Amino acid sequence: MAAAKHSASKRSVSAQARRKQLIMATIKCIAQKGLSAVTMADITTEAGLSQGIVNLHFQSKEKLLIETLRYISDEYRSGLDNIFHDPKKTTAEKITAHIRYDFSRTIIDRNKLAVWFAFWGETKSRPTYLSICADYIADIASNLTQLFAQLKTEGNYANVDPELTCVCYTALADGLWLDLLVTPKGLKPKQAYNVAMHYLATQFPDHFQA
Amino acid sequence: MAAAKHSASKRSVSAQARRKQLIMATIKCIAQKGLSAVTMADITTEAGLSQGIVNLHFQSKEKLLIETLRYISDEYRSGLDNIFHDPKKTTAEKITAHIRYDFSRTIIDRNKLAVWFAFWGETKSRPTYLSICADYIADIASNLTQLFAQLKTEGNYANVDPELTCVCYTALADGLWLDLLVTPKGLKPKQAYNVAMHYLATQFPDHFQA
Amino acid sequence: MAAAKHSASKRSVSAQARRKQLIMATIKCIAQKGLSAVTMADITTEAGLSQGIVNLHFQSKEKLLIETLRYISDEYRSGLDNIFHDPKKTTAEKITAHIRYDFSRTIIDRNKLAVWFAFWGETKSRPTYLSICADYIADIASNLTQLFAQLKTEGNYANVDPELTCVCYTALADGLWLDLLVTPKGLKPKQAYNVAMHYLATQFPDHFQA
Amino acid sequence: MAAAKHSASKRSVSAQARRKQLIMATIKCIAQKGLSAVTMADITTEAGLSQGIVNLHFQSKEKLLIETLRYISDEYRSGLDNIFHDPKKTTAEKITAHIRYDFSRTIIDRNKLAVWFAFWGETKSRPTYLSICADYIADIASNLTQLFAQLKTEGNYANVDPELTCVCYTALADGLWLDLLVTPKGLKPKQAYNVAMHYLATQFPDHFQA
DNA sequence: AATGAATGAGAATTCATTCAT
DNA sequence: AATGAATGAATTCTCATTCAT
Repeated sequence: MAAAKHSASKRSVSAQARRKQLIMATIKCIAQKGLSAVTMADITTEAGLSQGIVNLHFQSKEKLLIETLRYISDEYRSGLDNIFHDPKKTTAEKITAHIRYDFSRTIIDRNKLAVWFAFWGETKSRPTYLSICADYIADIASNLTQLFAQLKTEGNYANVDPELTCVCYTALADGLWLDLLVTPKGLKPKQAYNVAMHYLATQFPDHFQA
Repeated sequence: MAAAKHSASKRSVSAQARRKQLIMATIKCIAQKGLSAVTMADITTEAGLSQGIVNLHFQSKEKLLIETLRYISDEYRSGLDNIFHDPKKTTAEKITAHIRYDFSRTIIDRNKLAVWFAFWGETKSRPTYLSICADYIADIASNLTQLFAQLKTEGNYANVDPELTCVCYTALADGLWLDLLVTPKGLKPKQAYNVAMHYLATQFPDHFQA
Repeated sequence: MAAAKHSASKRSVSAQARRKQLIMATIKCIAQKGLSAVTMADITTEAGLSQGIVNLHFQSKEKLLIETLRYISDEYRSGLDNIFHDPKKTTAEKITAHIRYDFSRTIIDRNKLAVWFAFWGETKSRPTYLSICADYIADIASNLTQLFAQLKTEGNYANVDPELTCVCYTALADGLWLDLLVTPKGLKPKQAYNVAMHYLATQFPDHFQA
Repeated sequence: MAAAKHSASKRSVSAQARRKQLIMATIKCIAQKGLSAVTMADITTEAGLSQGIVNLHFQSKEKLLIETLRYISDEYRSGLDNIFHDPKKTTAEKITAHIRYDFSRTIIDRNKLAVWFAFWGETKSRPTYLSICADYIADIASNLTQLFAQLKTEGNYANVDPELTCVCYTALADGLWLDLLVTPKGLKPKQAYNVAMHYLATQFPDHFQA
């Protein structure tokens, strides 16, 4: 039994699982120490593995950081894709699900938010970070704008500008996430959700309640 | 003679001016290289001064960073204080001035935005950074809420919740700043201002135009 | 069936063949990357085998390097032994064959020359390397001196000092090899051979032509 | 006194002197440990300085090594230049001086020879090393060939081929240096000089004695 | 006998800080 | 007050070696 347990812990893990394990440790460490202070030693210790393991699986620290950002981006995006392509949902339901998702436990996990904003803070000096997210950001904006446009016609909202609403909602969500990260005692997830809903209610009063 | 020569040299600059010179260099360098990559050498080179100068004036790198954050915070805050305490402005005018200020050249200078978000990204791991801003953030929120409350009564906006509006506006501004920082080609300052105004117009339609 | 499959696999190769395969890869890699930069990974990759194989067959990197030097030394020596002990050759023919051999394709293979000089360069700090060659160097010198002494009496060359000629020829050959290694475009094998012959012609003009 | 000594040892040394100090330590360390085993720590310890000093003065280990090779090359070359351009010497005297120089204490210092051959051994894989020496090697060969050509006409040596003699002498000198490096007990400097002279005597018997 | 993921000691390099000038 | 060469702790990365499979 002991042997089996041992072999399970060190050898029989797939390369992909080991990479994920390291990415998880990286997320935790960035949240704890900050992007400018995390060391490889922090990460490997957190993962319970040896010093050299990161270079074995990711070649360099920089590549590990990039893969970590990509992991979080992909995770966020895939959640939204499922919602957008769900044939059972009406337009309004999709929007509601989108917002619910934006303020769900998975997304507003403070460790992940810390990673998000750590990377945003470095974006100006490291365009690579932006390029990782650029595509999905554009995609999500396009999907959301489309949903707003559909709801505009479905609900007869002549004054709504779907693009403006999308930009405004997106910025609002970003700002609320920042609030959730930096003032966890000030703003609760539920409140953040309510704030987002409050804005949507100003645009589509027949479909959403503040 | 020696004194004259002396005063003409670099030594003639006051300690305060030297500190500001270094803070300015720090802002530029954080924007260019990112908080996690700036070195003291970058900063002193940018300032055209010698290696050891930062330790002379700020004791340590960490203290220089803190003073830099404080400098930007104070600068932002003092601009808003002037607006809030301007006896010549009506409530609506103060709000307009506030928003105009939030998206003015001084504030949305990309170097300064980069510094802002660099620090936000480290906030979770370095509460000191947050503590520098906490007071002024609370103050500004309090002022803004008060303005919204006044306008609510002045304008007969029964449904407006001043606190909610303040939280929403603040988050929206944060999110728009992030957009201005990371996608400078996507969102222009003027548009960001319009988005903010669009939100205020939903709350106070008689006073603001989308 | 399993046995057949087995024998067809990599395991069917004898340990000795595996060792030679690794030594060949080592020669190639030292030539390509330099003794100070070759890694075990380079060598095993070049050999198309797995990481751990060297330690299995040679215990350590150092031992592989020593065996590689020994391989090249033995190869060189055995060629000369054949010539020296060839009963069909006259003294002069043996000397000619020796020189021809010294500048033949087998010996002046640039990969092998690179290995030779890589080891010579480390000799002062690693006397082991020297000790591997010391015996055969002494043997060859002894044989060559003997040949020169025989030719001196056979040809009536009163002024020739066989030992001096041997030292001079040996140094000359070393120097020409170095030239062939470092300036392959400057000195061609045929020219190097001519230079060596030119020297021998000064000592034994009746037997060798410049 | 102690203070003066201290300041002299650490601060008042010029950058150039510090670089030379490090190069000298590098020569000693390469000789002692071999090019493939020297570490920066060996070098800085040998120089009695701190870890970071090499990167301060040479940026990287590789550059230090290159500068070390260049130092030895320049040193050798400048000695020969002086001889070649000495107006007081006849052609034969210049050649004699050249050879005397080639086997003088300065040149056949075993530490420096070890460095020479350490680099030659890496030449195939690092063309940079060769490029550092290429120019001066060509220059020296050109000078020496010219001297041999002059002596040929001065002394009426119809059969001498100056270029061939130059190639042969140069290779011989290289080979003798290698001997001096690897078998210090076998070949003495004086003997090596004699061997070189022996060869020249075969070409210019009226001017040189074996 | 062979593999290759994992290890961890050791190397080069970086950089905040110090201090003689 | 200012300089900048020097320091040395800390960090990333390398790579020979091990060992479960």
